[in-house]
Amino acid sequence: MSELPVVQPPYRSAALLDYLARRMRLRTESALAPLGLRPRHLVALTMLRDTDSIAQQGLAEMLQLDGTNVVGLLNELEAQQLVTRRRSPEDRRRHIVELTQAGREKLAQAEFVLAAVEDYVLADLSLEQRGALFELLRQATASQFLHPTVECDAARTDTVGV
Amino acid sequence: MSELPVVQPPYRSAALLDYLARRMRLRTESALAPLGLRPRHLVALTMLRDTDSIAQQGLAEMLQLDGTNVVGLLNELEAQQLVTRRRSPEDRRRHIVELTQAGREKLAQAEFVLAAVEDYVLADLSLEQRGALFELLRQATASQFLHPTVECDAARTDTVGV
DNA sequence: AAGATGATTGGCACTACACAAATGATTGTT
DNA sequence: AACAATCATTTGTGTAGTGCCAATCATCTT
Repeated sequence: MSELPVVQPPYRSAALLDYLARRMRLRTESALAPLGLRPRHLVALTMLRDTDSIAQQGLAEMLQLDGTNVVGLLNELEAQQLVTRRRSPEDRRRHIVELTQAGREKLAQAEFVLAAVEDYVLADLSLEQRGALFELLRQATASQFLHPTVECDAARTDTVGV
Repeated sequence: MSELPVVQPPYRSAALLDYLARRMRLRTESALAPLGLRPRHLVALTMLRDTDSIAQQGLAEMLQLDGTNVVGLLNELEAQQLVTRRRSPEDRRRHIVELTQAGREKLAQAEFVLAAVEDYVLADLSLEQRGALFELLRQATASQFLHPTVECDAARTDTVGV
């Protein structure tokens, strides 16, 4: 199973991913607005659910977002009591970010609402296919949750020193 | 095989899609810059390759983009001779947009360059899985190519005739 | 002829960002 | 203890991507 015959025709997912994500985001925005959330909030909450607790910096790397913007994002989430920031016991400069119970519930609520959106945007996929897509997305992003710092060549060489 | 045990837990792809697309877009931007392209251009070119010819308005709907912005986007592409605008014979108000040969080549070139980016962003997926992902994305977006006018609520029934 | 439609241009507004600089709290080092 | 580095925060600046509105010209429909 390691023959890999190379399937290199028009085989690039980048544009399609961009396209589909945009379609999804457009619908998602309006569906989420009543909950006081925007897509970025949903992403952050999702990340936070999948990582028990994480330093604010780690979150920034995971989200590939500038540190200062993470502050603003968390301010918004904290204002709604969806996350908490507490000082790290080991290094009191750090803030450990965690999902609150309310945050968990809000996220579940948001996901419930999004079912309709996904049904619409992914209408051309069967249930099984949507499951497969979800699984692929989950797997493709899983390692970013665990060690977001894995940078490489094409990477920009900031924040390299740990 | 039609039992469908319903897997409805945290089963929403929207956030992951958003997240992965962002990761991809960040890398894509710098990889595409040397070619004088930005992600939006790539999406448009990809759409155009998959639709032999399309009215400018259809393109706007396909891209879910405001009409005036499509104009600007096409201006940029046309300035690089990647697409052509020609008057529709049936309705000379309309512009038919088509990929040029140069456009086709540029797109192929872009996709070649993007291989490295996808290898990086999708590093956690096997080749087979990337193929599966591509196929799912393609299928999920296919109908938008053919009849972008399919709106759920307000369905406008123009541009149907070829 | 009159009104609707497609493309175009220009302008205004807003969001999502990145980036830089300054501050306060804290840590680690010398 | 003094100093440098680090984390979070705030504020300010700049840019890209878009939506939306108004005006214009060409063209189609009635």
